[in-house]
Amino acid sequence: MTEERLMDKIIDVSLRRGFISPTAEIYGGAGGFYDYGPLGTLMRQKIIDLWRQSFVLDEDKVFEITGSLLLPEPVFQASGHLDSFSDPLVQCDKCKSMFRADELIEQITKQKAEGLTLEALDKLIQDNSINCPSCKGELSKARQFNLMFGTEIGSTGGMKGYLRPETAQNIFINFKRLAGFMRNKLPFGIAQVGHSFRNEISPRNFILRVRQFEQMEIEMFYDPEKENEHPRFDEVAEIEINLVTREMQEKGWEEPLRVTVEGAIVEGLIPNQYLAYYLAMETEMLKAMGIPETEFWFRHMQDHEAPHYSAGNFDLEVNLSLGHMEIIGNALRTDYDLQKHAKASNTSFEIADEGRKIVPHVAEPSMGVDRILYTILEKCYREDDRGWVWFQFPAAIAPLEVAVFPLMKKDGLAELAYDIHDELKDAGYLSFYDVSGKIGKRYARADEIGIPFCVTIDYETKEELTVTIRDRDSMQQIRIPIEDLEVVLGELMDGEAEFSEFEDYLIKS
RNA sequence: ACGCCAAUAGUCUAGUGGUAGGACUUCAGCCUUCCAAGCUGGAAACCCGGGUUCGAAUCCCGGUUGGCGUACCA
Repeated sequence: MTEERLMDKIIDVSLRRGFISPTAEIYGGAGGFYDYGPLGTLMRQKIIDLWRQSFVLDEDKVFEITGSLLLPEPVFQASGHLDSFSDPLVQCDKCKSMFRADELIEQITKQKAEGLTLEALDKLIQDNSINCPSCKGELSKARQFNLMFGTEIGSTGGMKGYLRPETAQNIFINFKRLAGFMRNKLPFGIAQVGHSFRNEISPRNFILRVRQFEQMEIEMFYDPEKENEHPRFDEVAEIEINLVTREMQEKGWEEPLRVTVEGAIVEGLIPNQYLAYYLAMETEMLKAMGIPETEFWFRHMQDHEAPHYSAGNFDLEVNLSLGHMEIIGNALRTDYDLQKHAKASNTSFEIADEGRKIVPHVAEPSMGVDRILYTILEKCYREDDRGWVWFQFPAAIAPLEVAVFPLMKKDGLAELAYDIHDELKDAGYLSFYDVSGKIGKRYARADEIGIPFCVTIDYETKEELTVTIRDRDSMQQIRIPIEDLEVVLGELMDGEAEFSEFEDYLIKS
């Protein structure tokens, strides 16, 4: 790699080839917001499809819902977001450092200050003559920093609302109806894909730290007394994952621990099967998306790092060019949210089972679509000696799957190629037709956006009804009858067949 | 949020107080029987606002966006 940062190269391709661009660019942009272009959108869709297939559709008792992005204030009062998302800050007039007002007071006066009003905090700062801890300068008045986007609902503005800072709350507040739909029988899971919003103080690093992001999330509700009776755990028990335990972090670690999820439970490294199940599933999913297993691990977060609702978090961290990045959070939310909402709304969230009344516990795998997409871009980015840039996307997440080219424009080849392209589209392939420029240039253009296969129509196509398929990764070509094209492409894409298995059809150059 | 630095076609860049040149890309055409490199022609830019000036893309101020550092990151 050259001096230029990998992220800059990814941004360059993203802008040029229609993956991602800043929102409201012609008006100077808006920090922390990005729009997805044609290829970015196709790719997002495929990422979501892949997740949906294995985490929702393949499961027996997981269903997906679509919740409102804007929710009324009481939801976040109950969930704790209003408090934990809204920190009182003071700033030093001299050195401009920012401090949490309540923590500063607690440190210096040793008295509890959490949850006090701004006025009370100001008074305590004044009464105790608290100055800036780093330069002794005067401190400003405390200001409320709320990471949620708030608004007024209705023309008279009688009701406060917030854009959701996580998708999960829609599921908890619908719990009673959802449980009814699931016939009040545990376990069951509710999935959701959609946007969440956080008014980050300082958005940074392209699409990695943004104010609007998309989550793919499941709340898996289970009986805490049966936390190791996951109905499908056997299917994943032997899958190996990379794990970084709390103990390893204290001692300092270099290589993650390699364990089967079953072994991790036996040794008490992961709290239960419901959480462990998802760690295994996520490992498999990321591998299918072209992210090598050596590049990510699950880190058991220390107690003080975990979110306010979590009794234990296993973050999936990936090794990116700019350092480690959390792209998936796996939280053990216990019954925290249901209890909070039950109390605040005066609703019962108990489920009767075998004579017991249970408030279910929750295991939550929560994934950032944008961060996963960026990780794929980095991990699939290739650059060869000649400076060519291309993406080695697995077919499963490639924004376009096949490109169809006539070798030449003339002699009817263009028309013939277009017909084949049209048929591939009818057959459900994401096919792209390109006629302009020399054939080599078209291959290069297709490679750059990671199209795995190119079909070329030449004179033999006319005479013998055959076409060539070019493999992006090896640049090799096979020649097969047109009538086999759809089937062969399908096998290559599903991974049922490797390109090298078609040795008999290889074109020797 | 604060500090420092930056902002020129789609992308990467050159450049000057007198409104811009290149490369790649892209488009039309020619050429071309398989891996970006031939020929002709075309399109396309000085982040926004204010100030200084006869004149500002250039100098100054403010904003926006981005990078780095610090802080923040449920």
